[in-house]
Amino acid sequence: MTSVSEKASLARPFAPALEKLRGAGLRPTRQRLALAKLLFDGPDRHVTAEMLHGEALRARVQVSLATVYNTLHQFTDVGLLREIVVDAERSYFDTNVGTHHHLFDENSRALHDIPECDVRLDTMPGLPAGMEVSRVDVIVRMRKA
Amino acid sequence: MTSVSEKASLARPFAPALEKLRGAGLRPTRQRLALAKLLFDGPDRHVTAEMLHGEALRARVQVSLATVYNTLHQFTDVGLLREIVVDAERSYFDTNVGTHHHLFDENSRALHDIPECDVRLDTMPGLPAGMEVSRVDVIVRMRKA
DNA sequence: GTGTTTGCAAAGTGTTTGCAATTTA
DNA sequence: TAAATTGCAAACACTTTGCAAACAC
Repeated sequence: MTSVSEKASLARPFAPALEKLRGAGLRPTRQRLALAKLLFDGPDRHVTAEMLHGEALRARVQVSLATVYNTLHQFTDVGLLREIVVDAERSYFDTNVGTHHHLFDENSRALHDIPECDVRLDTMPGLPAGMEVSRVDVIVRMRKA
Repeated sequence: MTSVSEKASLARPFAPALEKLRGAGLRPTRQRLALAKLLFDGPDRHVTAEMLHGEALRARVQVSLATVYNTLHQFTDVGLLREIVVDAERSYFDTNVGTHHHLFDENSRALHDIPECDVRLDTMPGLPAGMEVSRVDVIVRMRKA
């Protein structure tokens, strides 16, 4: 049994996460709330399923890796996350869903946003009829010199 | 036993492929020659291991899928191919190793070069010390409107 | 209560590897 | 003949799925 005040005090740190889930029409389960908190509290970030799972466990949140995968995809489907394909070995998810580009460290495999890189695509070549651009990804790859 | 004339007539269509392998310091084995011919005869192309393996079999060239994978990576290592990360599900290899960008069809999963798309990266943000840009990938993703 | 979500373990996918047999130089 | 290459099958890493139990509303 959970008292009203206990619930309120417990809920407060989860309020932003709760909003996000509510707004997206996803049931605020314990797991989803905890993952949303990890993802969206604080600055933008880039995670892999494995990373987020590890963080959750360290934060004493019981979640299975399968649920982390499912949750990341659900969040992506409702536009809370953006999936970035930079590395054939694993999938990255970005909490920044606005238009921006990426800087990938090939040594550490860390992914960063490029904040103010002006990319101009001149002469976008004619797409085949009935096709539209769904997105343009720019990935600057760096490594130890 | 193979006669000299038979060898010569057989070798002619493989001459460009042979050059490539020689130049790269790779032994021209039957498999590598056949794969090089499929890859480099004709216009630039984008292949996955599965695709190239299928083609080889259809052309009555006996190659195992493992060898196709190994060969694609060897070719990539010596600069004959470039690996493109566009799809989390599979790896693409591009015979065009010059600077250029890509157009990816999310429906058919076909990959194309963008021939003359001028991409200007202004204000390349300062890289961390000791790091250099190894490459910039630009991927325009399109899908059915 | 009813439909949704979870966790597990099993299955799946694309890819890599160990090693004996084969091929190249 | 010595060294490199191949093919197979097993191993791999990451990801998805089937289904019963747990949960949200």
